[in-house]
Amino acid sequence: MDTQLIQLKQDFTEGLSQISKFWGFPKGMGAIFAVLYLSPSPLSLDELVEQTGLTKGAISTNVRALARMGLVRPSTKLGDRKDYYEAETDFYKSIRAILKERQNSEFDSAVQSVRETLEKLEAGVGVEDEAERQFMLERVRALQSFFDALDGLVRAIVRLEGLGVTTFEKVLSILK
Amino acid sequence: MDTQLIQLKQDFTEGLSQISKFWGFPKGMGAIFAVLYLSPSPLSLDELVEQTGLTKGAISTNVRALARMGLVRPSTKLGDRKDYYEAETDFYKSIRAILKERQNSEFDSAVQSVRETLEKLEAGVGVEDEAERQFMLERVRALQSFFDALDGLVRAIVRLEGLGVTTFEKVLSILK
DNA sequence: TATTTTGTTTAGTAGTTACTAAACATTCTA
DNA sequence: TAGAATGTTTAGTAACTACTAAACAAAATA
Repeated sequence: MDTQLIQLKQDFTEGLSQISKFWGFPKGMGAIFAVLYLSPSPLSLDELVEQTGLTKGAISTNVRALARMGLVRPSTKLGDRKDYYEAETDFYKSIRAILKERQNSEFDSAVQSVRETLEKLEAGVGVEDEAERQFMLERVRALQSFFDALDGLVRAIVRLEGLGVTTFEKVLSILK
Repeated sequence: MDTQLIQLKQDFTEGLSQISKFWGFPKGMGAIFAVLYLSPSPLSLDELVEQTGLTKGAISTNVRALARMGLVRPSTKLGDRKDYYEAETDFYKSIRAILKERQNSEFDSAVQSVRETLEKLEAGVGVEDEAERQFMLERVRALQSFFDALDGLVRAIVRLEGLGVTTFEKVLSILK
């Protein structure tokens, strides 16, 4: 195959690996997605091993994670029991899937702990030092409503079926 | 001091630490912010050491990072050469600052590498295999325009002076 | 100028994480 | 049913990261 294209693919893959890492995902995930994204046809696990240089195990776990996030779709060939995968090309769709996936993660349980703090303060914990309690109450309340706003935004996005360029542009227009 | 409130502060701090970690920041950063956020007055480095249990070095580096991100403001007391810090309470302001900070980070340089791939493809690298080149060109172009859209969104947010609840609600209303 | 106060930088470390290699499980085929 | 083909799970490892402890720098005070 064209050696220049091979080189280009490698650079591209390297780039996506970095981006993946930046967003807190394994580097290998980005690499797998990159290879699939540049492939005209679905690839099998073995082909991914070959093209990414990762081992079967790594591919197996990462490709499943990608599928869970909606960045990759499993597919099959008739009369072939191999699993094949292809890249999702609708990124707006993927964003929704990723947000959905992340919604029920450690993040939410951490936010939950802030809510608990708030509830205890409201229930009157710390009445010994009323001034301090009032101050904390106010602050934690503010943080909580910020989280609520974010949560509302995420929920709204996830709920959309047609998050696409047009929605995007509408939002942009609001931000002037 | 009220032992209940102390306990509450610790829980709250623990929660923010988790959230910090989740977003790819050091746990200690979240802890420092939490302590400052619940303090009615600015705190010195030593006071932060005491209240977070971290060492001077850790506080020093993390608090500066927080300041760079706009989540914490340095302040001074007259006739006192200690550095004091207080939490920013306008989170919308902080979001802008964080996005700004991240704009010139490894993320952008990674995205840049995708742009380079695109440019090379457009310049005709890989003409030996024209079909393959066309396919890659199309895909990389699509990814690039997705990144551009995201970038536009971030820039728009950063440019806003008054990103606040109202803007937020306007956006939400669009998402129906 | 020596000493104290404050903050930064650096060398080393403990904990985490994504990976590899290999054992294992499952399904198909000879 | 034995063996091959495929994918998953697991035990161990190498690389990374955030931290500590301590050396260092700078500035104020004695």
